Amino acid sequence: MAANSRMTIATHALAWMALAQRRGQEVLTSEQVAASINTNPVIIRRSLGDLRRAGLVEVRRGAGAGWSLAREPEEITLLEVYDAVDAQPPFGLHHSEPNLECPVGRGIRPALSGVYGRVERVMRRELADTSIADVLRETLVN
Amino acid sequence: MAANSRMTIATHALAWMALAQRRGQEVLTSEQVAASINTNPVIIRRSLGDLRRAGLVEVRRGAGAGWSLAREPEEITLLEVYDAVDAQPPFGLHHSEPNLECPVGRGIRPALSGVYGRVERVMRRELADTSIADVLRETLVN
DNA sequence: ATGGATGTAACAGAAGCTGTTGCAACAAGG
DNA sequence: CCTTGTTGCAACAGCTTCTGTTACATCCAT
Repeated sequence: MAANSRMTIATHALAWMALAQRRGQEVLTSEQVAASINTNPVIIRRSLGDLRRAGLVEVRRGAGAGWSLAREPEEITLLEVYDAVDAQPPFGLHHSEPNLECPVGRGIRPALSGVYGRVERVMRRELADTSIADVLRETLVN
Repeated sequence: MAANSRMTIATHALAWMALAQRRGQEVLTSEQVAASINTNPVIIRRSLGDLRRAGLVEVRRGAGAGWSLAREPEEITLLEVYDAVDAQPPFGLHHSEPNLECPVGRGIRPALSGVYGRVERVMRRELADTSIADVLRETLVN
């Protein structure tokens, strides 16, 4: 499955960084983050690179370098993560243009864009309601 | 892009069948449906096959065969179409199991499942609020 | 029987994602 | 200045999914 796990990877990384920060370790290397997620450090650097471009994390290069949160975990929402990782939208329109001779073929794309837009909007609202701090709290319950 | 257009294909087919029905043509062949969507009839047979298994359309085989709506367009919601085409959920969990030695690795999956479940729920509610008749009306406005 | 339609398998091509290797760029600390 | 540890990034392989196509068996109204 090509199931998009980028949202999961990024959120996991942020939650783990938030916990480390709370324990006094402000800076983590991509290798340390990768160890928790159980994947390759390059995957993490790609993911954290997205988050850096979105202003959610900061990076220090050179020896003794690593990653840290750019904001408090309470103030990073999953919507920002969603936008940062640039996940594919749940629905796509036609690959090839429909038949414009047909009244349905002519009007279906704006009609569907409207529906898909409403779906995207409620999704985003829900994501905006959850912060990394929320995820971390829920994670540590178990 | 592997953007899932299956939802779009199925909804387009149903809207077109609803318009044809209103015009007095109850039965359409996969070729006639394909002509509006501008794709291959086999794609349509696959899509309509999904909808048939979900009870949204009916098929007659043999000569002079074809497809017709199993219910009024007002009573087919996009949520039913969504379930029928079995689209992939917007987010997936980790491909490989996270590190269970880490407190975040241990608890992150149920925590994320909760969030993703809430997102899915609001998406479904929105899709349930739109019928094929709504889509057709919106389509013919233009 | 025949002809027109569906059902479905098999395959090709394109695209995306994860994972891996390799190496340049960079900066802290001696 | 040099060493060392780390990020940035390109390139590639393997896997999966999706669309599109061909081919053919199956079905059934006439």
